Amino acid sequence: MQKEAAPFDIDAFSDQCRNNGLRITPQRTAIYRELIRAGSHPSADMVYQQIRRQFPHIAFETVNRSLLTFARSGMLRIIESRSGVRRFDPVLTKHHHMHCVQCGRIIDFTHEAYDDLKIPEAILKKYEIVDQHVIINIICPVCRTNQGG
Amino acid sequence: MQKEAAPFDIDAFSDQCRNNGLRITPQRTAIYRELIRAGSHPSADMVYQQIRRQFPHIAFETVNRSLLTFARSGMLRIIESRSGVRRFDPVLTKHHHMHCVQCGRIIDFTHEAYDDLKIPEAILKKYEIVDQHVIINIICPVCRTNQGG
DNA sequence: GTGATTGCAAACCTTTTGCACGCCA
DNA sequence: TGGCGTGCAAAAGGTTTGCAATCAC
Repeated sequence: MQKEAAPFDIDAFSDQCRNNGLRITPQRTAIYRELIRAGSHPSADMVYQQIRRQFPHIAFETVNRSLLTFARSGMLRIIESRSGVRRFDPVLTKHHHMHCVQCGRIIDFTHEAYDDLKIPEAILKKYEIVDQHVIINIICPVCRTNQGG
Repeated sequence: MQKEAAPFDIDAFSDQCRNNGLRITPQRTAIYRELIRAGSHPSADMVYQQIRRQFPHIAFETVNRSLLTFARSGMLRIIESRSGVRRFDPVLTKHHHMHCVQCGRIIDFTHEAYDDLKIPEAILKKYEIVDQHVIINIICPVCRTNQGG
């Protein structure tokens, strides 16, 4: 049920870099390895703090830039705030969200079939549930038009 | 399907404030009204930019502080980054997330029943779908222990 | 060799904090 | 009147950018 972090695969990493036209540097290798090792969706700073233990002269900017580069190449995903700002939602009744991956727009929707999804037993046993909802990543009509899709 | 923003209800707002021991000020009223009006999960800055048109001497800090106060009282929810930092996820295979609402930890899990939830027709017609996943908000065992739950 | 990448410094943007004044209850 | 809430100023926290030196290819 709960995922184990996949081991770091240097060959797969190298291939991904090559496929995306990215140079393979010791820094990038260390950054990606640490991201895999952490297995906890770290922030750029968390990755940086770990790496500098073995790589004391690495710069934070390198870590941050590399992570963004990986994201742009589809080698990882950004979760929790693509833009880095908090957003506020006054709707307290049960609903779900669409996120436009281009412009960041967040659109509410209701759908009863999503409201009471059965939560896996293994999770119920181990965690205290607060609530649950569905996120659908989309490209909204405005963005689709703008990019001539 | 898609939700219309509920109209601003001054009485309901006043009640909520009183129930939470919050004073009702013109600023707070304007902030909450704008949040409802926007209907698009604005950031603190977006709310501020709108309000200052009619309320030119309001301070950004007031807007931000009020929104956080409302959130603490359960009058609204924070979405997209509770902490304001980006997090990176190297797992590209289908999975879902648990978010601990106390410490911000994000835990992966897989659950086939969640992988291909049927997306509502109305959404399929109107939006280009990128992908979709389930978020379960939890209190993790560490936090539950720490608060003597 | 050449252009991408790094590290430094500084800028930038958003959010938070300290404090005195003012206003709501 | 008492104390919460506001606005100002400044700090803090996180991210981004410009540039020269360096390194991967």
